[in-house]
Amino acid sequence: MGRDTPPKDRIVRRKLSDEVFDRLRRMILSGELVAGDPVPSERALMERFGVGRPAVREALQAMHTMGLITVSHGERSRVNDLNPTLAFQQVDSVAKFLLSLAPENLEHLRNARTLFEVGMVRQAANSRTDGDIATLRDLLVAQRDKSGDAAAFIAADIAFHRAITAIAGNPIISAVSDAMLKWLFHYHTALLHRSGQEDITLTEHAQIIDAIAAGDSDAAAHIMTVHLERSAARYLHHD
Amino acid sequence: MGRDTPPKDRIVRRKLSDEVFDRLRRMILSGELVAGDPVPSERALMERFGVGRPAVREALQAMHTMGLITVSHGERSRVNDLNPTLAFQQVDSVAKFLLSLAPENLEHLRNARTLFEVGMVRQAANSRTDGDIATLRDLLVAQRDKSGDAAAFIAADIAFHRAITAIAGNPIISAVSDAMLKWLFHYHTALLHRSGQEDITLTEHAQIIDAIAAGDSDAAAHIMTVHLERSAARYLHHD
DNA sequence: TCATACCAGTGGTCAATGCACCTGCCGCAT
DNA sequence: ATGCGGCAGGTGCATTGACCACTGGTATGA
Repeated sequence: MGRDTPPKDRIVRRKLSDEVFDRLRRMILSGELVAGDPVPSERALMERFGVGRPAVREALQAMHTMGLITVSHGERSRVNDLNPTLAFQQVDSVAKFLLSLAPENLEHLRNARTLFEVGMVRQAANSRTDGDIATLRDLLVAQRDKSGDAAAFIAADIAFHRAITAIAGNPIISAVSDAMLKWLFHYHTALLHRSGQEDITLTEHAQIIDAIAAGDSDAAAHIMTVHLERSAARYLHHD
Repeated sequence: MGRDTPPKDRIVRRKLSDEVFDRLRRMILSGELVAGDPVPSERALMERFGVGRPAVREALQAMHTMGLITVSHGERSRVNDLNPTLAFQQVDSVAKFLLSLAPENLEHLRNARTLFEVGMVRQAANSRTDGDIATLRDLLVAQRDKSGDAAAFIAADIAFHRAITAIAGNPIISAVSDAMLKWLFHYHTALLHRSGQEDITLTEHAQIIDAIAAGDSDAAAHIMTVHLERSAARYLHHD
């Protein structure tokens, strides 16, 4: 085969919208545009950069789908406040997509979440304060009150796990954990916590709190593992 | 301040491109379009859905920035093969953006990675096979050979950590771990592994392998923690 | 037979035009 | 003076039509 040149350094014709996108990105990075600021109008940018409207539009749309700005009809687009949670929200749609397309990843996701959660509970056991423990106990009581209402019970359950994650005070970890939990529940909300399981859940939660309070990370990790593996069985009923 | 009340159930006028996007998504979900398949041309879709070309274009662009399809000038767009790694690549730009904008998140990211890695090494200690151990030892030897070449040494280092992560056989966890490592190194490649540190690194790696081989998850976790915290000091030199 | 030139198809870009939506100003009625 | 309603301007959304740039295959010529 007479391949002439394996073009390694071929010149790539940069799309105009990419260039515009870069400019906008730099405007945010440099502080010219701060969170909450209105982005110049499409027509203004078009004139400023000397490009057509489509180029500007596509750049703005790209920033939008990346979650960097919010665009709403009739008013100027605004720069979003970038935080880890928002960054992971961006993966959200593609993650759901992936799970729908390749359901075997659901089990992997569940394992990943378990790994995360167990790691978190270990850290929580090492760094918890009296205030953290009090918060967890309050949440446990709140969840107990919701025993009758499945939806509220699950919400309280999530709140409990989030509280544990929050003890580490690491927004990135919290964001990852939240995102995973969200994807998991997106597929199985209706199946969790059948009647009769609530008591077990509450008991395990109580044990987890005790272990954290005692600073016993190994015990906390063990109980958490059991807790999550038990509820894992519920997920599998779906198939 | 006249804080406006956000209307809860307001009617949202659905953008045409969103509708088109949904249709395309469904086409992939339903199997009408499989990975590698060419997407119908913009003009064809425009006719098929009875909308203008910009609507189709924006939908395709959105799928592109989400990493669902690849578009290249002059030829038909193609559906990408969706996998966890690709999904996280999508966050990539946003993540770097976030780290540039809020450098305090770098420490959080490092902590998150440590949490992950420690969890992984625990799991590796529990589920490792003889083959896994052999692979790790091979990688250690390979890394030792690269002691002189900083870049190659780091590459071997990464390969070593990836191999540990891979023992769990969970593509999602591997993807997350890879992504985190990538972001970390994006900011600090040049700083790692000054002369004199290589021996320590290699020793620690060897200890980690031993702990994994022995199935001692606690020891493995401990060494890994020490290992990562030690290299953490290197990151801080940056500021 | 092989290489070149061409061509049809496709994405990229622009311009012009009108519509839909939001905001804020202005005037009218209270 | 105050409050409300409507109007107008700015903005993003969408269409149409045209042209350019790039790719891949085909037809043509050496």
